[in-house]
Amino acid sequence: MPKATFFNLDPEKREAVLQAAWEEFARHPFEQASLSRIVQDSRIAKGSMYQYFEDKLDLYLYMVELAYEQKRSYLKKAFALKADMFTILEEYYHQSYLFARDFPFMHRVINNFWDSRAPALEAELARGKLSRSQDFSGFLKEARRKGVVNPLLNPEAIFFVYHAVGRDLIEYFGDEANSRFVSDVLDVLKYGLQAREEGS
Amino acid sequence: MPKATFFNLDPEKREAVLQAAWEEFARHPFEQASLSRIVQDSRIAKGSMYQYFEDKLDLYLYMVELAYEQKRSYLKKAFALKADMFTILEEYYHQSYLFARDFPFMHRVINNFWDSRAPALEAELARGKLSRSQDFSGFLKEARRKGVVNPLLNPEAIFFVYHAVGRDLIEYFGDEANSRFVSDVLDVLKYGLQAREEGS
DNA sequence: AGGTAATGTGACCACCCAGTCATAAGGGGA
DNA sequence: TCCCCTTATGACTGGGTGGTCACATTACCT
Repeated sequence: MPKATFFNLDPEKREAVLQAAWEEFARHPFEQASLSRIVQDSRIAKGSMYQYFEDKLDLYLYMVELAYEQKRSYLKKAFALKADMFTILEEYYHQSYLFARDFPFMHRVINNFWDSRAPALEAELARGKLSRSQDFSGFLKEARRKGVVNPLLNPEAIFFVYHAVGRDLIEYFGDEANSRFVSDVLDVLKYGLQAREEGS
Repeated sequence: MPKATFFNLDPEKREAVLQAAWEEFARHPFEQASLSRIVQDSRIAKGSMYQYFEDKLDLYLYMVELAYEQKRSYLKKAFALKADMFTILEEYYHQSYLFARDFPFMHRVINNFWDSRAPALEAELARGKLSRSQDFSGFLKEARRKGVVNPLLNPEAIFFVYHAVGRDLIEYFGDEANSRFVSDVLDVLKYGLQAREEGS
């Protein structure tokens, strides 16, 4: 958490710090990101930074939190939908796409965060992963109960697949992915690969 | 490529260097790996390292190459199979699992390599990705021709899904994954999620 | 204007890094 | 023993890092 001083700051200055930090943490994972560079880019004295934040980690976690706050405001539109699992998932990734399009820096910061291996972040990452897996589990259980999902499949394997695909889908937004492609990918998961007599 | 001196080395010494390098590159991505640590751990003078290798990158790429050589000797067993696509894929991931079990350090080095973002590795990574995508493309086209794979699905989306899932499957070997789990995951891809009247 | 508390500052510290180089040591062959 | 070539060595260079601190500056209240 930033110190009170940071919030008392002249908004223009605060924005400059944030902007420099977005660029740095978007370009580099936590360990390789450089406070010195952020300080240089935002034309602020090194010492000032330590008036605003405890240390590099404090700043970083704050940025991640800001980014997630913004992203959640997109994602909630998907969860608000009263529809079947596949539709909700499609909207979920669609909203992720819109977020990445509108806030590319935040998007990259979040991606870097998820595949960070810094020991300082281990605890934070584990918490996030667990929470996500539980969310999806509840979601999936509901869908199975309703008979929307093939009950013969191992739920953990389903989560694994969605996690992996969702991760890459989000990682490569802006590259090859677009809305149409997201649908196609989800179709692969929905219908499966194996050819069938009666198409659906 | 190592310099000739490296191959003239007393095998015990050479092994010590390699062992220290495996541990370092397994624990840290290229940029964060420290030559100084490797040199310390292998009880060799800093200068000696530069008698054996051009620089840090030279050593690193050599290690990745060694690891891949070993891994290929496992994977080729899958490609030698005369069976349908799903069976071959299952064997492919099974062999990946065995490799990770037998050579955990190499396995982690390869994983770190794939999600490295170091500019020095960009070219090498792009080459590898392209080659893999072409391999899979040919593979998939063949399967479609034989009617094993649902022709309504977007081939690029199929590749995307397999790439993502395969990547994570390999990344987490040793954690949650085992042979049974690999099958379950592949079943999810094969049969798809959506419930059907007649099970298969 | 005076005084006090909050902020700003950049030189500086200790540490780590990849890579270099002058010098020393070793290993045949003559 | 001498020579020469290959190999070993670790102090050193130049540069980067996160973080500190004594001091300067500003802002606000009386």
